[in-house]
Parts: sequence; C-alpha cells; structure tokens
Amino acid sequence: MKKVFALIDCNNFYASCERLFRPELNGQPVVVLSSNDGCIVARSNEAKVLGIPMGEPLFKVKHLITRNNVHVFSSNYALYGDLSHRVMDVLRQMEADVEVYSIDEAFISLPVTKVWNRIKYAAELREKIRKQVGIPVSIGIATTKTLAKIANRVAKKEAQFNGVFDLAGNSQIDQVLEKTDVNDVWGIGRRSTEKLNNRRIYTALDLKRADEAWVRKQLTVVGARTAMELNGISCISLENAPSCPKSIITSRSFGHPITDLDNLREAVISYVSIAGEKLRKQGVEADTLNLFVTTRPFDEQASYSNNQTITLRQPTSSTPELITAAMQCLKSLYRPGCRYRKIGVMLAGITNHRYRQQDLFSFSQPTVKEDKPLMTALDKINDKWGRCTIQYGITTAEDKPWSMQQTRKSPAYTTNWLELPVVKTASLS
DNA sequence: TCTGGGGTCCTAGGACCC
DNA sequence: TCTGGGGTCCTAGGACCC
Repeated sequence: MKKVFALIDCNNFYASCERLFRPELNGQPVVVLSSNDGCIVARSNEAKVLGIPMGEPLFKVKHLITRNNVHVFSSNYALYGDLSHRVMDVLRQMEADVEVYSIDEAFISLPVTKVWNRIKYAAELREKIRKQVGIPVSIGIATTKTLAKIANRVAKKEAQFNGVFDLAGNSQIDQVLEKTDVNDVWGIGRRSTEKLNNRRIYTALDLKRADEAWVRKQLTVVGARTAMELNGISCISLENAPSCPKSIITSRSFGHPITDLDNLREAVISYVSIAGEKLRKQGVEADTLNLFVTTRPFDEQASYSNNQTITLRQPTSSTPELITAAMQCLKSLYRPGCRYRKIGVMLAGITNHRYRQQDLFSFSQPTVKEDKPLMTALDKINDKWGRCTIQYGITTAEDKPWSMQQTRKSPAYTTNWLELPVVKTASLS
C-alpha cells in the first residue's frame, strides 16, 4: 500500500521540557543554554519574539535577558532524554513504523486515505502526546520526507492549522513552496544557499524547478535528491530499524582552561568512561580510538589543535582498555604551556560484539583481557546510583577545573528519586 | 572574561594494485 | 611535446543535520 510520511516535531523541545515542571512559566520567555552555559540552544515562542537568536552566545544577549526577565536554564539532558523517550513511546503505541530522527523529532508513515482522515488522525496523535507526556508537538504530512519537513514548518507557524498540516495531495503545494526560503529546506545549508542564490534560486519552488544537471553538479547527489523530493519523488526512505552507529564521540569544553597533565588525564578518563558506557549500552565494540585536543579556538595566537588515533588489537568496549589507549594518545599529544579548552574522544570501527572478528594469532587465548562481568557490574551500579558512583582513577575533588559550568540546571525530575517534583496541597484546616 | 555536543554522508586526492 | 587503463581503499575536509 502506498504511504505518506508524517513528521512529528516537538515544539521548542528543551524549553517545553523545562516548563512542564514549572507551569508558572507558561506564556513567559524561556531559553535553554548549551553545555557550559555557552549559547542559546532552545527558545520558547515568547523568547523568539524578543529577538533572541538561536545559537547566540549568552553574553551577547545578556541585556535582552535581563530587561525582559527571560528565564534561563542550563541544559538538562537527563530530563530531555527521558521525556523524548516518552513521546516516542506514545508514537510506537499508535504506529508500527517509527523512525526516531532526533531527540525531538520522529517520522512515521501513514496509509494514503482521505486528507481529512489523516488530519483527524494526526490531531488525535497530537492530543495523545499532550495528554500523556505534556509536550506540545506539530505534525507535517507529505509524500516525501523533505516535503513533510516543510509541512511541519507550516503547522508550527500558522496558528489556524492547529498544529497539523497536510501537503500530500494538496493543490496549494507550489504556493507553500514559493513562500519557503530555499535555506529553510531540509538539507540546504549556508553554503548551498549561497550557490543557489547566485543562480537566482531563492525559494523551495525555484529549487524544485531548477535544472537537474546543474543542481547535481553544484550540490552533489545530496542536493539532487533534495530537489527530487521537492518534486514529490521520494528518495529518502523511513529508517525504522535501529542501526549500529558509525562513531561515538564524547567531548566537552572545559569550565576553565587547563594546562597541567594531571587534570587533562582526569578529564580524558572521565570522557572515555562515558564513551565506553555508550558502547556497552548499545551492545557494540570499537576498534579505533581517536583523542583530540584544542586550545583556545578564538585566540589565533595561542591556538593549537591536534589529534591522535590508535587502532586497538581487537574491538572492545572495556573501559580500562580504552583508557590505556587514550593515555598513550594523550602522552604524545600533550604540550606543556598550552591552555587547553576542549578535549574529546572518538570511537570508530564499531561493530556488534556478537560478530567480532577473532585474532588469527591468538588461538584460544584472547589477546585482550576480558572484563565483561566487571563492566556489567560497573554499569549496573552507576545506573542505579548515578553515573559517577564508581569511576576509574579520578579524584573526588569537588571543583574540578575541567568540569562544566552549569549554574542554572533544573532538577532531574523524572530520573532521580531524590529530585522528584513535590506537589503541595492546601491545608485542610 | 564569556562562542555546545554529537552525529552522518559525500567528494577529492593519494597510495596502491594488476 | 609525448608518459595506459581500470580499479580499490583510505583519509581529510566540507557540508549538513538537530
């Protein structure tokens, strides 16, 4: 049966999550910051109206924030991740084919029925999520994913559609495309927009009608695919099977610049531990570790960035194995006198542990120490009591200079018993 | 003073093979 | 002057996404 795509997108997701447990903030401007409280990564509609741009460093909009009494939150990924799962669970209850595209978006496929049927269905879905999770969503429907993205923008922006807009079989489709800037099309970023504008392609409709060979040459097959999707030819299918990640990265900017090796070691160990945990959670192993370091990125004079890769003897998800490799990298990368701002570990060559390629020369003896039971125990304890309950070789000093600055973080309302929200009842007396 | 973190895919160019 | 033809694999860098 022929199907159409629906894109479910949570409105101002992080801001909505914060408001969920602070209902007094409804109707008030709210923003959420990136880690280290660096830039704005989410804004409520009220904050958007104030002209606070997405991605803007906090210090540049301080005046707007203070003057308008904007509520500012550090990012709280435990909370957002948990609420995201809840939204996706509601979708899975209703639909078999769900592609979780990001923390706040999912594609589903819907049967081709009468338009009003689809709209009614989507409206019910929307209401269900609002009721069961409390997060507002918008739903865009179309014959391709790229068009569904555009439909979703309309659903979000134009209040008269009540959060649902259907472009499939819509005779007004070209009018909608004409009103859509080409750089608002999914897959068309800053660089491509420049190229397109130079050829007087300004809207999604212009791109739909652009010369195919030219688009293919200038924007590669990726751009050509986008143009075809605008023409209603579906090129990007629904990916509903969970797949093995290609790489896993854990990196952080430091709260303060670091110069000494001891602190760098601690930071590396901490990030490698997180990366190892991510591997094990997904049941995969990595055979390549890359460590990268950067000094002040906006200070040309003292800037230095470098990376080092190690190929492991065999794929592993064991934290101590990974730490050993990372320490080797750090040793060769470290330069005394540099003010390090950020460090990260990237794991690649990822495979499912069930299909591990054995070492030809190890015969029955594994070359790498197997510490699965230890890792399992570690993960269980940290799962139950919090990520940092048991760690490798890290001091317990409270104020690590490398740890993130997060001064306005909300409680872990839904993932920690000790931080559950408290409902106050009026006294009966 | 202050600028996130985590991913994917594509291409060009180099090294290498027969 | 002129230097084959056809291929694979790997890596770095670019572009994009949320």
